Amino acid sequence: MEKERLNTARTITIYDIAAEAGVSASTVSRVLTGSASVRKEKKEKIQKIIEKYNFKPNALAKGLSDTATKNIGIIAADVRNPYYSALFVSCEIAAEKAGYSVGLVNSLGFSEREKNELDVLLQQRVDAIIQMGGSVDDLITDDSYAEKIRGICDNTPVIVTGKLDKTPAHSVVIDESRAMNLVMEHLIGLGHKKIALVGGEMRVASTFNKYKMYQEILRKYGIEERGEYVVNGTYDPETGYDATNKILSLDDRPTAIIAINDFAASGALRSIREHKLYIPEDISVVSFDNTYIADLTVPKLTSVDYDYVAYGELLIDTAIRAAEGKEVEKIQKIDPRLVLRESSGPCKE
Amino acid sequence: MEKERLNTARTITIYDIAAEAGVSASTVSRVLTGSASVRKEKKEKIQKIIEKYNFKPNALAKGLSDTATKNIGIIAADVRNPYYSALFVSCEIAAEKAGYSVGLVNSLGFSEREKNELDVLLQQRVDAIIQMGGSVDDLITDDSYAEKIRGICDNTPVIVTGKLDKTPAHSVVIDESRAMNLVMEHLIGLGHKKIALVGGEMRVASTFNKYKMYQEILRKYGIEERGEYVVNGTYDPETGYDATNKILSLDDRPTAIIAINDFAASGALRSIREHKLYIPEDISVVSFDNTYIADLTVPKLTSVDYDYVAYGELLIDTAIRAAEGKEVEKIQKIDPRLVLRESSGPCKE
DNA sequence: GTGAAAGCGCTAACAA
DNA sequence: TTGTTAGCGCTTTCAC
Repeated sequence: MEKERLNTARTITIYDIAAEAGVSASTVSRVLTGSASVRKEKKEKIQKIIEKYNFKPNALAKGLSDTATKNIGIIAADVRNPYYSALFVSCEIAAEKAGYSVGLVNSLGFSEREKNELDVLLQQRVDAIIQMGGSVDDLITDDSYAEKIRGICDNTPVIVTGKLDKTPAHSVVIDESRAMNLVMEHLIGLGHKKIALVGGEMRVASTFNKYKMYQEILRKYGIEERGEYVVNGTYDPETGYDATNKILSLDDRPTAIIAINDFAASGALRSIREHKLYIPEDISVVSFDNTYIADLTVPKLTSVDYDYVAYGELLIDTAIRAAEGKEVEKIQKIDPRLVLRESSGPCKE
Repeated sequence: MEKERLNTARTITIYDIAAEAGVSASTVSRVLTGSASVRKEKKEKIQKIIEKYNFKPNALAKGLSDTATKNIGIIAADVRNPYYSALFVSCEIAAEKAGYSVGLVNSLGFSEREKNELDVLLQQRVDAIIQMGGSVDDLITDDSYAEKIRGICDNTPVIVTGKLDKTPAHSVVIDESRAMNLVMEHLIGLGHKKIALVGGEMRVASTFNKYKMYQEILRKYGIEERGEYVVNGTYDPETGYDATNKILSLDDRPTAIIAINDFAASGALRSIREHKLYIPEDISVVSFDNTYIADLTVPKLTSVDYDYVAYGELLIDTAIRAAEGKEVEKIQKIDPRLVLRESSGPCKE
């Protein structure tokens, strides 16, 4: 069956270039890849013709014959979350610098999507897969997921921003304990003792690890943990709002609230405002992720930053080195740092 | 009588499946694509083997031999902007439904990147390109860009969320005039007459069109336009903050502020708060885009929504139809609608 | 330094 | 219905 071509312009190939230059396709390929030396005059002639037609070699054919596609697949939980979009963009920039390109798919919280997307990326023969969030966030790794990843790792390296037990996947994670440590030391240094924790689910490793450190620091300073000061939920403004409402209805209110991320913090801000309390005079708020949200709320949020640029670079660097068969550490950690803004201040009590 | 083979390292191909099923590769291809009928028993046997090995055909080889890759390239200005991420995700979902997959790259405000990314997508042989923001936002189309697009359209359809003069690109745009119309009628209906406009650049078509409608509505109601009520800038919170500061320093303050987007609105909110004014009692704020930011500020923002799901679907539908050589309208418009929240109220003056 | 030829994994035209 | 045979556009031995 004749496939109807909507265009007349034939795509030009390496053979067209070769013909016009009076050389073989192999020679053109050589100047394209720089894989072998070509006599200077021929090389220049070929380059001129390539330029003239603005010829771009077909990446599909290249990937087929070559072993590498110079493509890295990224599965993000949801790029609409500024945490992921920031990370993705810095990955994109880092990859570009290294001569790679990235592709993005979103798992959107469905593990079925996630597995399916792994297959799609595999079909596209990406050189490595980076998974940001999703199943790799689980405190307890899902068995069927681990199984799937194990099968993939034989051929394609997988880098995750979390952990994947019993798999050869490489891990580049934020040091969550350190992150919480920074926050707690900051608040306690400001004189706070009644500190609440808002949002997040304990089945998520990063949240669980933060909670562990929260407890540890409380113990360190001899502060008793109060169950009613820890209100879990999800990671959105609603959770922050509802949880904070609950906490502020307590007789003995906390003087500081730690929100699991900037979204939850924005909800906390709303609740606090509605209770006619002032930030940070009456109550301090600190959160994690330091997305642009932290900079746009009133007041601006003190938040834990991860240096997204360095994070993205490390992710891509790890992916490329693994793809090229180099030695790569199994686990690498990102060091967080606290960005002070307007939402945290001395305890007045 | 199945030979158990462990294919850990080697990727399995259509030939392996064929060999094991005792048929030719073409037959396997036929059941894979459904392009021709295959005897039921053979078909089932083949499917069983495919299942067994969890075989996934190489998309590169497929794209190379086929005319279509079932891949749509998307160039976004910056996916960190929730406007683009929302649009991208709904494109992704719509594409998936139609059996296509999407790839995302960010131009990040550099027209060089933009052109380069077009080349990369072309090399990847995407079936269509959707460009969201960037050069296609320009009121006056850049010549060299138009030239480039013209060259591309011969082979690959281009869909833009803006306009591209003198090119065969298809356009799916928000009806900006209508958007501003909704906002102005809303405010005037609430009794506002002193209405300011904050943020945005006039070289951007969407901003310019909004401004034109702003003027038109003022005229319609016999309200004189005041130059000092229109403060341009960019599209970020800083601009909204600075511009609002300027406006609130005026002797005759406006009773309503229209921000060019939710980011700028968040800056306006901060400025207003610092001036100890109340929203919406003292001053109303309305913005465009209805991103999640509108829902997380205090107060929540009245903002113009574009139905991102429908927008994404229309974009993808247009791309696919164009890719398949079907007839497609040159320009299609997205109808905006106003989402009322807490930031707008009756004029008290 | 260069070309011929084989092949990457798949689809499709043509026979049978 | 099915197999054979050409490619798709590029890279890469292997000779020369």
